Amino acid sequence: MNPKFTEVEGLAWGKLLNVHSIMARRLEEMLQTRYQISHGEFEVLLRLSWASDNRRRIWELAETSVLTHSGMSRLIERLVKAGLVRRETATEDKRGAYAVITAAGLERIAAAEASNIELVKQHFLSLYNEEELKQMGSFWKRFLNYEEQLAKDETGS
Amino acid sequence: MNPKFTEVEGLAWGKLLNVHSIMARRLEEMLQTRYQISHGEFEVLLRLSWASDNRRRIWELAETSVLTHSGMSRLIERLVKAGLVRRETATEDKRGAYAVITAAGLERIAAAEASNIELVKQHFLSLYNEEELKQMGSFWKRFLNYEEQLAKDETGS
DNA sequence: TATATATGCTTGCGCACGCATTGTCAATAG
DNA sequence: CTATTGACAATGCGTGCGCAAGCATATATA
Repeated sequence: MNPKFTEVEGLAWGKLLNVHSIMARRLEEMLQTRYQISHGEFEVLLRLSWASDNRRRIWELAETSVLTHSGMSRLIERLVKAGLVRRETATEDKRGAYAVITAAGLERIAAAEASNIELVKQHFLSLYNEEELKQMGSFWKRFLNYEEQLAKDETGS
Repeated sequence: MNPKFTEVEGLAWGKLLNVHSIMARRLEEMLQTRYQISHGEFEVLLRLSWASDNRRRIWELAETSVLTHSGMSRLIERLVKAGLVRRETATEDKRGAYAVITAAGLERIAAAEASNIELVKQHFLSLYNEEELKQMGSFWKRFLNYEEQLAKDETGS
């Protein structure tokens, strides 16, 4: 009833929080000042740019993000106002709408993604060698597999 | 001008974001439902409980957090309303104010911290052995040392 | 077909935040 | 002693978010 972290545990977890916080701040500041988009908007534009037909349903974008449906609805609204995305009502289901990335959006996200990758390489990845990066990846994979298993067990019960 | 992540890099960085996001959500939900506090409030209460005299200046709390001074001012206001903290104007400098954690606050934060540690152990730390946790810690230490060096270089120039 | 329920998105409301400004006090210069 | 400057905290305003409710459409049931 009186749990404590060992020193090693405290470093492994606590400093992870610090690392994330520093990198997240840096990335957000860069995206805002250079490209006038938030990190959430960045991720949405990225997903849209990956889509074969440059479009995704709004609920789908919400599911795979931190936001709720209403939050995503407003985020798309901002991107529409900025001319980076347009809405299209779905022909096969008139309740729904697609967010479609525009040419301006594609241009913006290509530049932003390049800056993003450069920044992460310079400030994070460059500090570790190939072997270490592999190990990091395996750590995260183990966690995410465990999470997936948890989710399955829950639906199964 | 067309940077890309290698597969290994993409895993080491991208999945780190996923891990953080999953854990952060879980922690915040737990703190909110069981203890009616946000993660930011949790961290402030924790700092106050560590302080020898159970008090810290408001600007000091702001500096070592994600918030600005105004944000911290309001966060303290909420904690005061909740009876977990009280304000005391600093006797040695009447411009300033201390946030002082109350008995109720100490009680709340002790329970919340225990839950927090348990949750992190169960869902994260338990997946790795001592050796692996040490390695993780060394990764973060390397990053944070590098950051510190950067900051020094900047002030030095 | 008629009715009930579910789904996809939007909107009203309240909350927490940052920015810019203000109020209050301290420190220093003349 | 007074004026100027600076530091700490509080506050007005705008923004983005979640929650809950609403609207339109789709699906299931009889």
